[in-house]
Amino acid sequence: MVNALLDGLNEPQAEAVVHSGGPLLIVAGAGSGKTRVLTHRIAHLIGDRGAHPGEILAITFTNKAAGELRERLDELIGGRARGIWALTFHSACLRILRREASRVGLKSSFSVYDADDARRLLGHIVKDLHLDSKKTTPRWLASEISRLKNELISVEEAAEAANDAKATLVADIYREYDHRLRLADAVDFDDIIGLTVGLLRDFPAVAESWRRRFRHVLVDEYQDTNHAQYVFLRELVGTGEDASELSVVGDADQSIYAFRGATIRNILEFEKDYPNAKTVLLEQNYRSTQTILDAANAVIKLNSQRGPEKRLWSAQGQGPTIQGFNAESDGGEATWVANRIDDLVDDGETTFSEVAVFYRTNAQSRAFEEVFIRRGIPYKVVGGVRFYERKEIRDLLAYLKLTVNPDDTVSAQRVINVPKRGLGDKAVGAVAQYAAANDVSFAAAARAVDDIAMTPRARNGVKKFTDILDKAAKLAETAGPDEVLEQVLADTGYLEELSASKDPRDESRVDNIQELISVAHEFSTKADEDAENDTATFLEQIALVADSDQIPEEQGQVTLMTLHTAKGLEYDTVFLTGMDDGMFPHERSMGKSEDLEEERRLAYVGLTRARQRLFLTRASTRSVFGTPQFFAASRFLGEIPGGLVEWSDSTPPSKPVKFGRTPSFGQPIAMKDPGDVPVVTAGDKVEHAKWGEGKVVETKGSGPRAQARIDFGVGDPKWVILRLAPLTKVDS
DNA sequence: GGCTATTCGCTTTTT
DNA sequence: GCGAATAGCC
Repeated sequence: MVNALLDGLNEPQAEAVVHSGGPLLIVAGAGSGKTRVLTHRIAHLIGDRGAHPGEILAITFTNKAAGELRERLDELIGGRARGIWALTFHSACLRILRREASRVGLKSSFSVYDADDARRLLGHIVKDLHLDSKKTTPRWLASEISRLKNELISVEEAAEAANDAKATLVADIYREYDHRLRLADAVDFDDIIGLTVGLLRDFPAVAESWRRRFRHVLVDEYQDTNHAQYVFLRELVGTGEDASELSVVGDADQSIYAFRGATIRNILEFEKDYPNAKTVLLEQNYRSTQTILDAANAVIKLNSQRGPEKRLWSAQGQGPTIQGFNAESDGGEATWVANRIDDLVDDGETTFSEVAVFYRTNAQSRAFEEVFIRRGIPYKVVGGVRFYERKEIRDLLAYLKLTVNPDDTVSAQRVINVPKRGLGDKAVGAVAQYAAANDVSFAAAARAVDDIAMTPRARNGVKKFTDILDKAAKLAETAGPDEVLEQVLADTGYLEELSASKDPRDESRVDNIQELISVAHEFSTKADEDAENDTATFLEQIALVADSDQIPEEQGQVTLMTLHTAKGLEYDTVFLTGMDDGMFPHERSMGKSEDLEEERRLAYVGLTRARQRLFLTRASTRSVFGTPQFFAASRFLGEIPGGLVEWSDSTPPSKPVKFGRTPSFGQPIAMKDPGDVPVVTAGDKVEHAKWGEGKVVETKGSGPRAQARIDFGVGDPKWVILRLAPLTKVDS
């Protein structure tokens, strides 16, 4: 077949595009052109194999990736791209759920609770059950319940499996939490996937009809799928004769979301799950120089959990040597980075928008921001405190949510006294109690305030609140979210309260509200042919936005973000900062080898974002929670072959840095406490005076409290306190 | 019930 | 070194 779609594709890419029949696994190394393959494959399905656009479902993780896919499809095949569902897991499942809501006990107007709503609801439960909110924090409960839901473990199964006090408590709260979610006609993030799976499983006819509809399912970043998403795909695609064609693209080496339930297993075992699967390896990298790839390959090579062997290579030549810098402090690190950026831009080597600064945690952005502001370097921080997480925005969105779903209890409790209406714990408690006693939602109870004992003043306040809600709900039937917002602002006096406030932060809050209104206005007036511009759709769109959806495009600014947010992006010049043990790898991930491997994948992701120039920086001292702490060089630095990096140092003679040998790094213990304590890390060989030679399995604690679990080959591995045990490290 | 002053605990990463 | 939560006072 002579086909323009295959022009400029390399052999495996073309193979992936035209593969037909069984399931397809595309193992796509970093920068190997996987989006190209995905879009060309879809174009091929439509153009050459006669697939109807409506039969195609393409799934990504972020809205941004989905948008990019749509855009590139539009360039490739024009208007025909319209009918394709190119969506995130969450938005695709939400669409399905909305259509079939009644089958899973929801109204089609159900609300989506985000992480903050979920935590609030759990907070209410903890309070009502008189639990200690310091010991059983909503945050912890949320992550436990999320874990259960990601594993598709039902309330009943959780209760049955609970064999200790902790698990029983979690199961009890899980039950109550789900009960209250349903009472509020709400679902959380995990439910979006989980309930869809339940729907497909419990209603074979429904599953069948969706399966008939989507004859082709394509999944991006397959290595980041969790169990629920994996089952969703299985149920949707089916297995028998009438199974749809499933193609997944991914790279086990870029799996960095285990903490939210992603399991690398799904990609590693794809061929087991789908025995007739075809696997294609994309190994040619079109993004980076060979130097950068050599560094990345050397690091990731040390992981044991990996996919099929692949070796990334580039046709772009060696390129410049990687530059490293040892700073004395985090401020010094930021200053050096600022200097390099200034130099590069002054010399015309690059522009601000082609430069990115990556770090492990959001808190690290501060040092860079301070220096960049002083230097006048334009920058944009992606992530951190997000717009939609600001208090004033969430308050207003709560009102908006209540117009769509009056049973939304979390939102009602959030704003019943915002702005102040003379309602305190007592009045709110009385309403909540009435709601619980009568098994109705909070807002329904508030409407029955005449039946609830409270002071006339409080009763008035509650009535004022419900009046505002009723009026807003009425307006929402005919008007867009912008008008509803304006009316709520007028009726509540929210802005007046802010202007009267002495808190200087409240000034920017007014600006944020303006910003929200203009977002809503833009949404309302966007004369989309889809015409779905009601408040419910607006809220849904907002609920599913992520950090990565807000990356500036060509604005002449340096981009600052965490390594997680950086996945999928590329820049000419990349600064990988905070390369210190404890920062990166993060202290909490240095104990277990699986966690350390995930950190290493994160390093791999970071390194492979750079096209031309890569900088690695670290600081011996940095301020953590406001107090200075010492750090040793990141073990990952030692894993990069010495010849690839050229180091400079703010204090050259005192601290010579040698590379290429692991033992000089990998010190999970802060340098401030040297003593004679052996410094070990998972994987090290050690000699114990009594037990003989052993291998470190994991470590915990630091300084004098540092411990290591060591496998001596007999019995279970033993925990030893490093400060006390007669232990020496053996060079391997 | 609301305001203020202190304490605490926090930082992994997020759809 | 900050923001949220709490206690203690008006």
